[in-house]
Amino acid sequence: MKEQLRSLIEQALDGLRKAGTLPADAVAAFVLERTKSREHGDFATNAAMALAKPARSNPRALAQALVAALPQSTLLQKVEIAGPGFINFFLSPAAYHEEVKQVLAAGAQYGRSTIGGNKKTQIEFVSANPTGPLHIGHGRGAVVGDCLARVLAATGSDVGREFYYNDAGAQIDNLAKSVQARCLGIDVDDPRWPADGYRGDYIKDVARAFLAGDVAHADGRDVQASGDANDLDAIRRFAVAYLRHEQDLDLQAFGVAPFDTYYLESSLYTDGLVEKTASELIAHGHTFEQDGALWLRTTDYGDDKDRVMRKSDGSYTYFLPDVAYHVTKWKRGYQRVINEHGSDHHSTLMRVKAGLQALDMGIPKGWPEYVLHQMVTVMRDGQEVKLGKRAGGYVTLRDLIDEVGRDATRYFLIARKSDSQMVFDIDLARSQSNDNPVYYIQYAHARVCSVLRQLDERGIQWDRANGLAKLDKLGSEHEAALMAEISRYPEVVEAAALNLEPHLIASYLRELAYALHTYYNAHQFIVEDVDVRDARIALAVAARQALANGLDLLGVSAPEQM
RNA sequence: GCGCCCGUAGCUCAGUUGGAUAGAGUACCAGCUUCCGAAGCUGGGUGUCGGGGGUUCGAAUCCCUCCGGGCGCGCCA
Repeated sequence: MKEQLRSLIEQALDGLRKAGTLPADAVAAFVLERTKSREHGDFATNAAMALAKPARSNPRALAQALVAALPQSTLLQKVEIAGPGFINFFLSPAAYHEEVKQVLAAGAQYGRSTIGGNKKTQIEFVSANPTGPLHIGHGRGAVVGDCLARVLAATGSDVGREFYYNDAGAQIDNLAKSVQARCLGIDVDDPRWPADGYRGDYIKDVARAFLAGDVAHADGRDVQASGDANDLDAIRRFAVAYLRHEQDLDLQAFGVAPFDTYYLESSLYTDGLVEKTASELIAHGHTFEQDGALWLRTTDYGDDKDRVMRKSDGSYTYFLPDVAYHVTKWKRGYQRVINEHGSDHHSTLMRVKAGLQALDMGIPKGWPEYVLHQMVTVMRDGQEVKLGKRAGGYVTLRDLIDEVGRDATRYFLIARKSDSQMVFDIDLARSQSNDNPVYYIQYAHARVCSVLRQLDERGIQWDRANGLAKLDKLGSEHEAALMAEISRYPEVVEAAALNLEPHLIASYLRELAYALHTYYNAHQFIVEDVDVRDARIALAVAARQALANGLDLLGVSAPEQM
């Protein structure tokens, strides 16, 4: 709908250029947007204001010329010039009727597009190290990444979802030692307890399973526990697989797993990619030695100080494998990479990018892209629930899903812009009342389903074709508002994709649900007049379709009854 | 101290990349069901857009500065 209108404006501008009203080289980016109030029509553009300067004309005069040059179209009912030179477009009812027809024709495809150009895109997210259960912060990252993947796929990108984890470093050593200590019956307050050990109770579960000789399954591999508490290496392998499996169970319960690929940091070493990356950085002359360590001159790329890449003991700092890892992404052919991380990792962004630039491989400066999410504060009974991963005893993602449900957890975590801190109110999320937006939206969907069930019970047939042919019977404000709301859906999906902001869909759905509830309350759908009845149901079903498609992009269910 | 993010109604948050009179939800008050599900609907008021400068036809949005909050600042990951 918006695209058709934009095309009309472009045609008018072409006409003005040919007529000499506009210089041939006058190309200004203009905005075509939904209006805030109905008085200003459905859409408005600032084209005349944006082009006034190059045209050496005043905005209102140019607006008049532009309006006069608009091609005839059944889309438009009225065009007005307002304020300093806005052009307001009032769409015809027929334009909205056409949109409703398209919704029903497209079904689950409605709102999908090809603007992504089939670009090979990777989204890396969650990427939690297997040292414990996932917490709510991982949950936020999981939904944001998952919804981004869904939205980008729906807008024509070729999306791969990847989970990267460290299965070999110092943290994993601590994990293995912690499990070993538990195997030996050492408690956290025992002086023999490892210094940076993981104190959470889940470590006991791992130890118990290891001693029992269980098999842990993760990422396509089975790891058999030897049961030998003295074999730290065996404990390490088992603990990693065990905790990865636990995370997978959590992610499955959250509707996020499985990922397309799981990438292990250890493979970067065994495949020699870390060494190779180091030697190439040296060969390109961006390194220097000092104090027995090898440094990368990241200050050449905007960092505030240079960074050690190989420590004086010969081992590498974490960021070198990170660079090597991103080289694999580049070599795997991803034209676009989006990394979703917690904002506490933002300091790594510049280092990784500096490392990639220093390799002189022709990687664009803006590659990879990052989406960061801020902290989540959890509230229960008006009090903050403190998180603390290393101490154990924190609110896990699993606890949250078990308590408030998958749908509400996902919706709450995706409804806010990811770069602002948010408060997760457990009491609100689990309340089954009109306070809770996720129920409000799902109820709108269920209500339409309920109407269709009611038709069935009364033995009434809905003639879809007749309904679509009789949409002009729907002239009320409620109906116009609902049609307008439905027609925004493709624009919202596109904006979410372009800005990497899936929360836009969450707010949109609430507004769409509002339009439907309002309509439902003001009008009876199942009426005697067959034409009106068929048309109203066609509109309701179109609304249901937009609700269902939007909920699907959020990974939230669209129930037929509550 | 330096870097990144944030500051919008009592509270939780939007604000379509610089547009028109800054919006929702919630809370509070008053109403609405012989009718397809009341998990709903209809009214009622709320702002120094943290403060101050600047850029321009026009700023919550961009720049500078100050205040306040979060995160990061290791030869940890």
